[in-house]
Amino acid sequence: MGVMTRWLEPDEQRTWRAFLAASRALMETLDRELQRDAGMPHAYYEILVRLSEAPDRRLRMTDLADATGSSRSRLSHAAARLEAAGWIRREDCPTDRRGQLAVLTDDGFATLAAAAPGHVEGVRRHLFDALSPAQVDQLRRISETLAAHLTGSGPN
Amino acid sequence: MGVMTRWLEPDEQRTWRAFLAASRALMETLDRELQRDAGMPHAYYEILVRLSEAPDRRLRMTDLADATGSSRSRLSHAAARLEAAGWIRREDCPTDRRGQLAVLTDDGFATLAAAAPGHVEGVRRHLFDALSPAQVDQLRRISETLAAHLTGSGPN
DNA sequence: CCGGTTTTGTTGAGCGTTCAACTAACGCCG
DNA sequence: CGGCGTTAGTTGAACGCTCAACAAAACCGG
Repeated sequence: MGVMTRWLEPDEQRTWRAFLAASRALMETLDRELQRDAGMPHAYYEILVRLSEAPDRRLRMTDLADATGSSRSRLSHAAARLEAAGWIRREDCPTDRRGQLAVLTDDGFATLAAAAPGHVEGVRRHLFDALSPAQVDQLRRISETLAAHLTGSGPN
Repeated sequence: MGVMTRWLEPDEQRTWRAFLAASRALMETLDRELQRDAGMPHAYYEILVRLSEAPDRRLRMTDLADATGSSRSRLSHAAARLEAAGWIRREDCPTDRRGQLAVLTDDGFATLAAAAPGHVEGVRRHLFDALSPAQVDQLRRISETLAAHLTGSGPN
């Protein structure tokens, strides 16, 4: 702790600030588009996506939290909103009386299906169209490395 | 609009999800560390950093908003909090009677100086230590490309 | 100089997230 | 089986952000 701080090198500094600016701008843009076109934030969209991919369109709350990289609390609040919107419903888990299943409703599925094309197009326009195939590959490796590194030391 | 949606290719899908997971985990980790060690969110830390780098440690609200990639409203709310904490103070702009200058106080500078080493170490640990020098370079190019692409079409 | 338009910054309501505290059920060791 | 630590999920308060509405000053064309 008494050791001199090792500051960022100029190119690291530049990388870090560029990354901050880019990821913030990207997420804000997509979030705004989704809010405008589908009336939901990106986080809620992701919840619906994961449910739609699950067998029987249902998942345990904890599994859904893990899949979306969210805390239990966050998911619980989100589920309340999504249920109020009629996009999901909750069921008791048959094998664990503590458990809850989040189930995607037909309404939720329809909403998701309506929102998906526009959102995918946004991802394409704002992310993939700007990058070369090689860069997409680089970004994938970098992201997978980072994700593995981060979930190794400080998850929830 | 009647055109078939062009869905993401499998490798694009994988890239997108990895990027989401990684950037979310990274930002949440750093945010949590900063909140724990310095009592402020990352967004506020960035504001103090930009002020500390400015001549006379002062900036017009709009310039500060641009520098931190924030909306005017967000910065205005943030400035209120930062002022209440005693880390910045506001002054009237001498050349434009609409304008406000955000000025970093000595207290704010000291708080920043105390927080910086820990935060830099976090950035190093969670980001740069996981990547090769080549990947850092790739990430810089990708981020700069994306940032330029995004501020070309849909800024604030 | 006058009128409309633009820019600057603030405000309040509503929403989503965090954090800590809490209840209830599970599971395991003895 | 009985008790205890663990896990599942919820809750409420505090906080930060967005959005839309707004006031005030600056700018600009005629």
